[in-house]
Amino acid sequence: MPKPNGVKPTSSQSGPTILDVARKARVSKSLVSMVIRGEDGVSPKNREAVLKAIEDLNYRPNVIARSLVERRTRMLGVMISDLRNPFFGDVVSGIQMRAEELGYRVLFNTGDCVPKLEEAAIESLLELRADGLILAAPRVDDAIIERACRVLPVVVLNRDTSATCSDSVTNDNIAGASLAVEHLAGLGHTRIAHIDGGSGAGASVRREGYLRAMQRLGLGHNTLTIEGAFTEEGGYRGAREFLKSSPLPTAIFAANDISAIGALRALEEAGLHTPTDVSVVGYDNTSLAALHQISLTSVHQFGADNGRLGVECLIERIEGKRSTPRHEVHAPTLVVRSSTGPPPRNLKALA
Amino acid sequence: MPKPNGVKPTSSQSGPTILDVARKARVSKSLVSMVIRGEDGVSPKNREAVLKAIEDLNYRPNVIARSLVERRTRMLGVMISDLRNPFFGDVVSGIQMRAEELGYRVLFNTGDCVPKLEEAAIESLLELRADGLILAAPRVDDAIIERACRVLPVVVLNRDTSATCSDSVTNDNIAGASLAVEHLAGLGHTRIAHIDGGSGAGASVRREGYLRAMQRLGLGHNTLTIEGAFTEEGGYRGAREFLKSSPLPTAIFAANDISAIGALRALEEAGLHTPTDVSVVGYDNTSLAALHQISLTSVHQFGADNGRLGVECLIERIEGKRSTPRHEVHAPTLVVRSSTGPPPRNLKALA
DNA sequence: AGCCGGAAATGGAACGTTCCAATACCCGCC
DNA sequence: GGCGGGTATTGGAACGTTCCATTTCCGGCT
Repeated sequence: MPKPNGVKPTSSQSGPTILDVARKARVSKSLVSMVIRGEDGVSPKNREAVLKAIEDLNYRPNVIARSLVERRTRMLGVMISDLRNPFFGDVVSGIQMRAEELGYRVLFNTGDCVPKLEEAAIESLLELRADGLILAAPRVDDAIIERACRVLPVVVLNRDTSATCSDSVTNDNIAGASLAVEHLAGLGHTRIAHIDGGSGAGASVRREGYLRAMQRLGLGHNTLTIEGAFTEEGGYRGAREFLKSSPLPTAIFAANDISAIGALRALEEAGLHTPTDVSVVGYDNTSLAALHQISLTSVHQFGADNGRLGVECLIERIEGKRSTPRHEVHAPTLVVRSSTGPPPRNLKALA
Repeated sequence: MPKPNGVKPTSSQSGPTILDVARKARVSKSLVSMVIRGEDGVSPKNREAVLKAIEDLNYRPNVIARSLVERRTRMLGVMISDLRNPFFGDVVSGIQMRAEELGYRVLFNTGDCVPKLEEAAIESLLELRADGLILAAPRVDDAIIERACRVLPVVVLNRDTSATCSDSVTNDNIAGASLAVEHLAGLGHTRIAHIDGGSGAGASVRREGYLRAMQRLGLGHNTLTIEGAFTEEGGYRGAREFLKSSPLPTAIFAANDISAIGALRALEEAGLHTPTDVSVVGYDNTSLAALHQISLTSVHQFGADNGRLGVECLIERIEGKRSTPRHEVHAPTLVVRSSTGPPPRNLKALA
């Protein structure tokens, strides 16, 4: 097969390029580029012709090539630790909306809560040359975050990190834990246990908040912290552990909603009723907590707002409007539902 | 400021390049490229040197540049219609794992269930030049899917589409609906209503399956279809509507788990008990259905498996191993829990 | 008619890779 | 000691854009 003489084989495989458009519209590639980017200084006649050619050829700009020369991608990389937790649905929603408004595209990723996989997910986003990184409750080591910071702007959501290089948006976990404990204490509970989030993001701060609140309320001698996880299973196991203690605390503050639900299951299996026998408080106020059948009292944090704010922080950095870290802390609120009530009388007497 | 004479300013802004590595290791860029891609035919000495240089410089290959020349990205674009529905958590999980195994990276996107936004999300993935596209229960028009097919391989998950150009992986919604109806009929129900998924993906087929099963069981005269949606709210509104009918059907087959939960809420508000007064069946068998407090009988479809299979289909196409469409249909199963039971006696007598 | 200035249009270099054809190197053998 | 043949290495072109410096165009003014 003799090769065509000199004529560029007008890219057959992957769509038409800017050159095909230029040829068709009988102008230079530069002019096509100007039209695409909406620059002015193009004569109406030519603009028209280019637009028509683009339409006719079904041309789609190649962002890959564009990114290469612009040395930016206009992409925000987002690593979500847990896609099964509906809380992150809110967060993602907020991120997406705000990014869209500000002219960036968003790409998600997950490591399914496994630190090694999360690390790989982050690495993947770095290789793609995202302009900035949002980490939603990452399980990875601070060192990984620091390393990423050296390459691009990073915002950490919903996790307290000692990494000083990144921005962060969190809710005030100390205050949130206080809300939970104070609510329970206000109902008359004195023995309040905490099933924590194990090594999950934010777990240690909520634990700390719990301990401090108990102390402050003069219940320091009654603290009981049980290891759990931010999963249904974690809450279930934690509650099973809880059931072994004696005298049995009359209330549980769980690390988050999902684990609270796990705890509820364990309690029910043991024949205990909520809130008559044991009160339970969750955290996140996800759609799950609101479900009528569950109706879980929960600490509300503003997922979508966190997402939006995270995007704003990131873009400030990307566009060089700021270079010092920004740490936003939002105040959570308490939503009371029917999983909490006064402690049982007999047990109270027993105490 | 006089510009340095001829010496390349060793890229200061965005990280080191392959050239920096080559310079440092005192070899050619081609050789560095070979090492990076793990080709053999490189002397141990040089491989060593290159590896060290990469390490020292903290070099990270630029996939943007690589993609440009390779004319492929090794990326699968995934558009998820609803990140709040835990069912898709499973799907994503399956996609991610299989893609990883096969050497592709995965990028997610969502349009938050809004057709226009989903369209934009898909467009975004196309512009990024993903090698293939997975659409999970997309809400967009078939025409959009057809258009995408002309550019790259597409797999549609969990939605019946008339687009013939794409592959698809679905569960057999007809069979699933049958399972639900037969289960209820087997318990003695004769008046079984269906709260459907409105215009959502797969809704019409499940409706069809419901109607056919009712017919087949000789209950054709008792069908009642109510418009709903694949959301908690949709199920709630549907059930409110349902409550107006008389005589009241004794069972509801809801379009999916979330809407079933909404329906449960409406029923409970109306003072009806499940399953004593009304039995309810959901679809998807999400983690929600399994929650002890909800314990919803549900049609199980294999989300993670669907995801995995979708990836396989896609990659077959990408790698040119197949060019005819493949349509996989999985048989769903029924998971019986405590939201279903025999119909109430008195109502039965009334019928 | 020639000149000038601004607007419009253009060609070439660059972005950081991969790929390929061409070259350099090395070793043993006649 | 030159030659053959394989292995190792290399430079240049290409990928599809943007950006910039230059060139072309055109109308009005002297």
